[in-house]
Amino acid sequence: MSETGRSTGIHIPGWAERVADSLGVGPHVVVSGISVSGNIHAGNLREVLVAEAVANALRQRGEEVRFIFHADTIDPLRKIAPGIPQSYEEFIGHSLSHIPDPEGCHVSYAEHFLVPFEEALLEMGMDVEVLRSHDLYERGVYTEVTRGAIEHTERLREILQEVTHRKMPEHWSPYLPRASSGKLSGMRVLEHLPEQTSVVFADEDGFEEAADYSKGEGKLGWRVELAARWKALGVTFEPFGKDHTSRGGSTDTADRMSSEVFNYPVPGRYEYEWIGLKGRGDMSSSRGIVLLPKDLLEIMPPDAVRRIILGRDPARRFDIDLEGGFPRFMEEYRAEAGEPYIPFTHLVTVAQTFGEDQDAAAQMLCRGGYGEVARDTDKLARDLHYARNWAAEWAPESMRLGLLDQASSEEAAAGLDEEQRAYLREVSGKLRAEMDGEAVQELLYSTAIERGLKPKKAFAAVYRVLLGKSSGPKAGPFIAGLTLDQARERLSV
RNA sequence: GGGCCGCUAGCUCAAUUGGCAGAGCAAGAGACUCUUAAUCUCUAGGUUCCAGGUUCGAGUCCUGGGCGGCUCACCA
Repeated sequence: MSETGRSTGIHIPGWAERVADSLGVGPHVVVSGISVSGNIHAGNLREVLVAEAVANALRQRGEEVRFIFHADTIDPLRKIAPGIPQSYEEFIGHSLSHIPDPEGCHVSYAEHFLVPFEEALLEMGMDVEVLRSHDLYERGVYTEVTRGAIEHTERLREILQEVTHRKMPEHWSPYLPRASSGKLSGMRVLEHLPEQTSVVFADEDGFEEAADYSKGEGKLGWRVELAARWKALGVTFEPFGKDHTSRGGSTDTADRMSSEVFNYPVPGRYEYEWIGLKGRGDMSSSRGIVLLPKDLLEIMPPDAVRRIILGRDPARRFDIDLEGGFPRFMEEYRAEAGEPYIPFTHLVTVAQTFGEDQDAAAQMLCRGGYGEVARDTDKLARDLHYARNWAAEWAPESMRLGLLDQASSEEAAAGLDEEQRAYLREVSGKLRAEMDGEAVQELLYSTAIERGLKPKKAFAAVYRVLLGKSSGPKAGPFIAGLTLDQARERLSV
């Protein structure tokens, strides 16, 4: 198999191949456009990944493909998102690219939310061009389509009214000039001066101002802009969330504007469904349920992110399970790669037992029979990192481990019966530093049998004083991983 | 009302271009002198929502219907 892409072994899902097949010959421009009015979450990532998969399918077919992530940075702020200071009300109607970062760490509100997402795309090795709409306007990329739109104001208005069955205001204009106050909305366009690429308009107080649309001093209204963008960038494919594609929705109007006004063929389309987050509900910025791409990259490699976000079919809704079902997902992902791997649940135990001490973790893995896999230290470091983060953030209580401190351990010991305490004391006395996991396991088991103590009860005692729980990871290797002092202190009850 | 999606084993879901309906978990039986979301072996489990149609052959394609989920005028 020879791959055309830069990364080897790109897997093209069947749905992406079918979409690509329907697109005809290139060159192709694949676009994913997303608002930066708030956190760009894993649901938004689904759109980008749909576009990426189609772009890859086209590339594999030998097409020339430009893959664009279009950030709507010039869009006006519409409402105060949770976590944003109330004082930002004064910026409602202003471009996101012209509003200060609420946390002061980036050059604008737009960048504050865009940059982390952009970094995640980079980390995923995505071959994508990130464009900012305010920059496109300023560079004049939209000058021609803006002129065309203003010239066809009446036709555009008719389309909007026909499709949405809504009456557009008397002085409606496809172009929203920015007033000196910074506001985009509420202006009345009075005159178009095509040779100066500008419009004269009345601002909110009735004063006359002018805006040069070749310099980003305003923008097209959303529905018009969508169609205009197709033309300006030569878009041949764009995925849409289902909220855009219903009757009377933005794609309905844009389709007609594109073919009837801009004289541009409607790009190919794929309608994708939303993803939920199991255990936490649907993703929603306003309810504070936000899963960021970076959160995913903390617990799994980029290709696993692609797999979990796209699902089997992006046209289908499903809930991401990062809790109880996640280990299974990781196993399937690893198994599919065809390489030997360490079961994720085991990694989780090892990672929690040894923290940052990778050598100790590697030793434990060797004893467990995973020496071969553990030899690749870079890969192991990443895997342990993923497992540790997952355990801390998502793992069910039953899989979380933490060695009790001495005081809590004594407290736990007080709850055991005399039989169990005597057992622990005996084990403690027989523990030796040189014992490996198997030897400790044998010691734990045989001591229990000799004393006539049921293994289940014996092991429960061990877990109680070590972890404060009645069960845990395989006890022998776990204890062997501790220092002799740590183990003895807690077993001497 | 419009649109999209779904309906397959108790549950979660698979099933290339139409070609003997499968897997994981759960359940039942057995094994292991040893805790784990244990492991291993075996077993059982089905009118693929319904009714028609096309076909040698339909979970898959066509028509009609039912039920459920989501979405709908700037929230992916």
